Amino acid sequence: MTLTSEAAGLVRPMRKDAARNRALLIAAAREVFAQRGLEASLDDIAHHAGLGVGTAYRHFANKRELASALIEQAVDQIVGFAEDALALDDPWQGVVGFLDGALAVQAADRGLREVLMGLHDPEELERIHERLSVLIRELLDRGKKRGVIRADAQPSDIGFVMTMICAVADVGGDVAPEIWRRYLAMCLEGLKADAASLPMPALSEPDFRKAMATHKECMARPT
Amino acid sequence: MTLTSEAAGLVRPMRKDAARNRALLIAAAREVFAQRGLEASLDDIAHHAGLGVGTAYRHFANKRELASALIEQAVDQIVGFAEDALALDDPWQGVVGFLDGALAVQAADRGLREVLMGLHDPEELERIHERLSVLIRELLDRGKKRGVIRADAQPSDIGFVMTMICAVADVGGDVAPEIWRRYLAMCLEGLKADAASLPMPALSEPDFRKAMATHKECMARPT
Amino acid sequence: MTLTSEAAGLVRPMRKDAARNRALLIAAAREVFAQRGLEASLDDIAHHAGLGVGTAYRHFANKRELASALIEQAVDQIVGFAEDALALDDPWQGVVGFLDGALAVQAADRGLREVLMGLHDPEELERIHERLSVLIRELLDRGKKRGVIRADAQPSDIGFVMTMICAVADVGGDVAPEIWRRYLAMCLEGLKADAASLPMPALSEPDFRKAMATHKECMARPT
Amino acid sequence: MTLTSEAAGLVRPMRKDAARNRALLIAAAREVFAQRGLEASLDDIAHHAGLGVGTAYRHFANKRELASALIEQAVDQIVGFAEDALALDDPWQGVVGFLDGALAVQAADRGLREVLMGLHDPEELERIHERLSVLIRELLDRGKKRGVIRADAQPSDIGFVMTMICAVADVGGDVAPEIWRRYLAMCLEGLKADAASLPMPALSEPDFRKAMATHKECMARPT
DNA sequence: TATGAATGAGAGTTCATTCAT
DNA sequence: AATGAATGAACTCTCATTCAT
Repeated sequence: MTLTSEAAGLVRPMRKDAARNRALLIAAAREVFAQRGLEASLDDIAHHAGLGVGTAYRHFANKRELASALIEQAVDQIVGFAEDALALDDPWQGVVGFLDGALAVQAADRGLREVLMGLHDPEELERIHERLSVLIRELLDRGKKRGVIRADAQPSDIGFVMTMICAVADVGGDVAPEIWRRYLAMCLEGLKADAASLPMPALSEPDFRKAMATHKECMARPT
Repeated sequence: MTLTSEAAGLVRPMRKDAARNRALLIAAAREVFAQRGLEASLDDIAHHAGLGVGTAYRHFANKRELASALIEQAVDQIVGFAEDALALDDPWQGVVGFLDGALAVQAADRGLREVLMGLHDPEELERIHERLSVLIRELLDRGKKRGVIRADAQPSDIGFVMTMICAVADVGGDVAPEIWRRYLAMCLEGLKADAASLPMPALSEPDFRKAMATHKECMARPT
Repeated sequence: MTLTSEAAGLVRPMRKDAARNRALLIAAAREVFAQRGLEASLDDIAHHAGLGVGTAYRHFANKRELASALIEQAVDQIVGFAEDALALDDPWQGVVGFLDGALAVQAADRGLREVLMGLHDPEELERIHERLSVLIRELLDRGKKRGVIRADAQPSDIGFVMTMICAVADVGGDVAPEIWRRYLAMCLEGLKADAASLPMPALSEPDFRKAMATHKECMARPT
Repeated sequence: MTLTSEAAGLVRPMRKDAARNRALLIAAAREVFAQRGLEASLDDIAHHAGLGVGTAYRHFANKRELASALIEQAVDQIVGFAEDALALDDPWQGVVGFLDGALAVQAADRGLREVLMGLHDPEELERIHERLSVLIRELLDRGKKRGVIRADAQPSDIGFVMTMICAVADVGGDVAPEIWRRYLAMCLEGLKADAASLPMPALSEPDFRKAMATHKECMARPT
C-alpha cells in the first residue's frame, strides 16, 4: 500500500552496509535499553552493536533520535494490532485483542516501554497519535454502539491503560512476566459499559498529548 | 563546654542539632525531589536545607539512604491511612478510602512516587511490607467476608494498583493532576466481588517483594 | 581604595586552599594558553595546575569564565597603565607610555592576547570598556588640546592599535619578541596631529563594542 | 568510452573531471571558509562542492593541503597586484595601490585571511616569499630612490602591515567592513620617508619566514 | 574513481562521593 | 560535627581521517 522512498525514486537507497548497521544499532538499542533502561549510554549501545560511537551518531543525531527509531518500529506494530482488532467481528474482542497484543509486546521489552512512555516531542506525539487515535476511536465507537464499552470512554483511556500496564510490567519484570494480564483484565472491567460512573471525565486528546509531552524526562535533552 | 547529653546514656541519643539537621535534610529532599524528581543532586538538596553536602553525608551514607528515610516517613503516613480505613464500618469504603488517601499523597508528590516505586532493598522491603500487609490483608478480608471484594484479592493487588495509579500520576503531572482518580475508579471495578474472573492469580507476598526488589533502578547503585 | 568583598563582610572569604587552587588554575591557564592557545582543554589546564577537572568546574562554570578571570586580571593591569600614563605631564608621552606598557604585557603572553581579543560577551565588553574608555578618552583629549594627537582620534583607534600590535606579536612570537615595537612606532605616526587625513572616520564606541562582540569566536560557546 | 588523455602523455595530465572536481573543491572551500572560518569541516566543504568527503581526500591529503591550494590562488592574485603596482609611475602610489588591492581581497574574505596568516610550512613559505619578495623589494626600492619610502623599509614590513590590517578586518567583520582602510592609512604614515625613526630594525626575510613558520596554529596538525 | 559510512580520540560538562579544613 | 572543595569516571557529541562499496 505504501511506497517506500526507494521505490518512489526520490531518495537514493541507503547503502547495504549502512542499512545493516542502522538495523544493528536499533537492535542493540532494544537489547541494551531492555536490559539497563534508557540510561544506557550511546557508547555502550554502539559497542554492543559492534560499532563505534561515531557510527551511531552518523545514523542518529542524538540518543533521542535513536529512541524515536525504536518508537517508529513499535508504533508500526501497534497500528498493526489495531488493524487486526478492527477486523474482528466482536467489538469487545476487538478492544481486548488490541490491548492484549500491543501490551504483550511492551510487557516483554523494558526498553520499548521506557521509550514509548518517555515520548516527549510534541510533533512526534502528534504524528503518532494521529496514526493511532483514528483506529482506537473506531474500536471504541464500535463497542459503544453495541453497548459493550462505556459511553464516555476515550482514546486517552486506552493510553492510560497502556501506561498502567507498562508500570505493572516494569515491576513484574522477570519475576512475574505475565502478571500484567491480571491487571489488564481488572482495567477492562472499568471499561465495560455497565461499570460504575467515574469521578473524572477522560482527557481530551490534546490534553493527553500535552500531558505526555510534559511528563518527567527519562533522557537528557539533546544539547 | 560541659558534656551532658553525650555523657548521659549508653546509647547516646542523637544530639538535638543533629536531629534537626536530619529532619531539615529529609524535608528538603522531599521538596526538591517533588519538584525535580530523584535526579536532583544531593548538593542541591543540602543547600535547599541550608546545609553543606558533607553534612548530608554524615547523616546518610549515600543518596539512596536519604531516599530510604523519605520512604520511612511515607510508610508511616500510609500506615495511618490503613488504620483510618480499618476504623470505618463499611469495608468497601475502607478499601476505597485507603487507596484514595494513600494515592492522593503520592499523586501530589513526584519524588515520593519515585522513591516508593524505586524501593529495592530486600530488607527494607520486608520491613515495610510487614508493617503494611497485615493491615491491608485485614482490609481485604473484611471486604471479602461481606462479599464486596473479590475472593482472590491479595495485598499484592493493592501494591499493583498503587503502581498503576502512580504511573498515571506521572503522566498526568501538572496538566491533569486529578486524572488518576478516574483510573483508580476503573481499577476498583476490577476489585469488586462481582467482577469477571481474572486470567492470572495474584502474586504471593514473597513474589511481590521479589518483583519489587528486582525491578528497574531509578537511581544509580552506590559505588 | 577598593574594599575587597572580604573586608566588606558581605561574603565569607574563600577558604585558603580554595583560593590557592583558584590562583593555581588561573596561573595554569595563563601558562597553558600562552603555550598552546585558547584551544587547550580545561582538562589539560586543570592537570597542569595539579588538580582534577572537577575542581576547575567548581571555580569556573565553563572555559569562558576561566578566560574571563584572566581578562579581569589583565584589565586591572591595563587600567593601571592608563592611570600611570595620565600622571605623566607630557600628553604624547602619556599615550605612548600607555600603549607601550599595555602592549608589552600582551606581547609577552599569547594566551592573554587571545583571551583579550576573543572577548565576546556584550556585558563583559561593556563593563570593561566603561572602565577603560574614560581613561583613554582623557589621554587622547589631553593630547588633542596640546596639538600632539590628531583631532579625530577616538578610543576605538586605541583598541584597533592594540589589535594590530597583538597580531604582530602573534607572528613575531619567540623569533622576534620585540618586533612589535617597530610597528607600534609606525602606528603612532598615524596618530600624530600632523599625519595625513584618513579615508574613514573612527568607529564610535558602541560600534567598536559591537564589532568586538561579533568577531570570530576563538572558543566554543558554552552549552 | 575510448581512453584518450590518460594514454596520451608520460606525465599523465589530470583527467578533465578530476581537474573540475579539484577546482570545485577549492571554490567551495573559499566560500565556506569565507563564511565560517577555517573551523568549517571538510565534510561541509565537500558537500558544498557537491562531492563526497572521500573525493576531497583524493585531491588533498588533509585539510591543510586544501588550505594550501587556496593560498596558491591567493598568492597568484597578490602577485598580480604587485605587478600592477610596479606598472604605475608614482612609486608611492605603487606601494599604496599594492597594499590597497591585496588587502581589499583579504579584508573581504575571512577564510583567506586565516589561511594566509596560518601559513606554516617552511617550504611553502619559501616558495611564496620568493615569488613576492623580489616584487615587493622592487616596489620599496623605487620609493626609497624617490625619497617617499623610509630608507629602512623591508619586505617584512609589508608582511607585518598585512598582518595588522588582517587583524583589523577580523574585528571589523560585518559591522565595519571598511574600517581597515583607516588603519592602513595610519600604517602608511609610518612607512613614509619622513616618519620618525623606529626603535627596532625590520626583520630580515629569513627571520620573517621563521616567525611565520612558528607562529600560532590555526588548524590542528595533520595526524 | 567517487562515495559516504565508519572510526575513535578528545572536548566540555555533571555529580556522587571523599576528605581536608 | 559541619563544611564545601576536590575528585574523576561517565556522558553526549564532533570531526579529521580511513576504508569498504
